[in-house]
Amino acid sequence: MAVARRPVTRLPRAQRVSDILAAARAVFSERDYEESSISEIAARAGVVEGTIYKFFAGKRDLLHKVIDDWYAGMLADYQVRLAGIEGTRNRLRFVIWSHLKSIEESPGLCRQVFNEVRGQRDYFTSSVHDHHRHYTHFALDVLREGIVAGEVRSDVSITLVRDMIYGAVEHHSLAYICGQGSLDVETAADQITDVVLAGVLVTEAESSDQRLDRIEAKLDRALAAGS
Amino acid sequence: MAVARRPVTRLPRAQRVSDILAAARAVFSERDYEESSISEIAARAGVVEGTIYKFFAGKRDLLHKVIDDWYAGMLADYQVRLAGIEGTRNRLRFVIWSHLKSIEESPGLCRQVFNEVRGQRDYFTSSVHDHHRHYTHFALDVLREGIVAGEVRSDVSITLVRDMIYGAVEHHSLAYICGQGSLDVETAADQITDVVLAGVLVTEAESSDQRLDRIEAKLDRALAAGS
DNA sequence: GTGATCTAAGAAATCTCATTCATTACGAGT
DNA sequence: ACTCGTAATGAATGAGATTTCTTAGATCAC
Repeated sequence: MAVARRPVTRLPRAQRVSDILAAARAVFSERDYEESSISEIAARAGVVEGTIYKFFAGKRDLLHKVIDDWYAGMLADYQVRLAGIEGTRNRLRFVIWSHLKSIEESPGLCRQVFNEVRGQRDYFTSSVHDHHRHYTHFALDVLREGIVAGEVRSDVSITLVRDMIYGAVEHHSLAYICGQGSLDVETAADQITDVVLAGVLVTEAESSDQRLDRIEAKLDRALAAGS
Repeated sequence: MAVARRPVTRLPRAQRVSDILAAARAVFSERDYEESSISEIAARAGVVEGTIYKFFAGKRDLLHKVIDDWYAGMLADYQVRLAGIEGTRNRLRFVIWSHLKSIEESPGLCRQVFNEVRGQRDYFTSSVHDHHRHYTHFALDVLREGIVAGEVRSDVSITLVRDMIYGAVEHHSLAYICGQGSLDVETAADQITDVVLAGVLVTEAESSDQRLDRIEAKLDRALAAGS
């Protein structure tokens, strides 16, 4: 007896891949990695399990591709927006705010990154890590600019300050990511910016003469720019 | 034909439990959670798989008990040592140093905590979370004492500073935890203490300095508007 | 338009564990 | 020594990822 077979429909490769990615993103967003099953992803994408293995090496690879896809979308306008913001404080706050905002918007995917991608032994050779480096590079740039402008102490390790920024944001968001409690992005951004900036700004110990020198230099630049 | 059956030896419950915990700690320390198999833990503990389920509800529960066990050992002397240290800077540095040190000593278990325990939906109701609260409470105490002593600004959120401290330490240690690169505990402790403390110390702003601040801020605005 | 061919999609087999369960036998209490 | 509770065993179960084999839509040459 013939078994009823689902009608086969062929789609262009790019279409199938993006259907599967969309379904996978949805499932990975709402379930833990272990609880996310290939069969559910396949069902939502309208394909059969085996089909997924045509395009992805396995469950883990599928998650990585979903995250890559997500980062690619975020990075696109991040750089553009940052370029429109001036002043060390404003730029630093934007970096912090952006990270908080992306956590608020996609807590599920963030959870996957924190739990299943980062911390894996192969993380540092993965494409997700490349994207993340790209992403956190903006924070380093802002700090370097601050040093050049004489606002930020040059004796602090900027990579350490970067770790502090992202670490603070992520620790602070942990409960929200776990589905417990809420996340006040604006307040958190203000507070984190405040403490980080206070920690890295040039200190009052600087002599008044030094400060006057620096301020005079700024004034010169302003005059030069104005003419 | 009779199959050779392993000789059954009965041990006191506490002994069996601690044998299994020791074996599980070893396996969980050197492998990822997924790669850690109950059969390997059983083999190392000198029991058969089924026996583990006599004492533990499952693989996840076993990991939680291993972590609980680990925290209990750490917390024991932490409080005692901290009591012997004076001064906000020294006490803060000790809190930071301790966390770095425990990561250096047990990167494998830390990885399990970061990847498999924290970030799980039930984390905030788990016993590991209780232990962690206990553990991070010392940082809050140190900060509160600093406020009382008039050294630390009272307008910063101390829970946020706590997040910043632990976040910075953990972000900074990520590569080491993944088995890539090394971890210089002393240097990292110095740098993190330095930036955090600078961020939270009260500023002894004199009136002339305040004036300079105000003038400089005006200039910044002028520069930003002019360019 | 037709047939050969390629390969996506489907379906089912396989394989790897965690977890469960029926059975065995140690050892404490009598 | 005998009994009984239960620790310990080892095999069965089952869920789910991965692999493999089969089927059939699409494409191209003619």
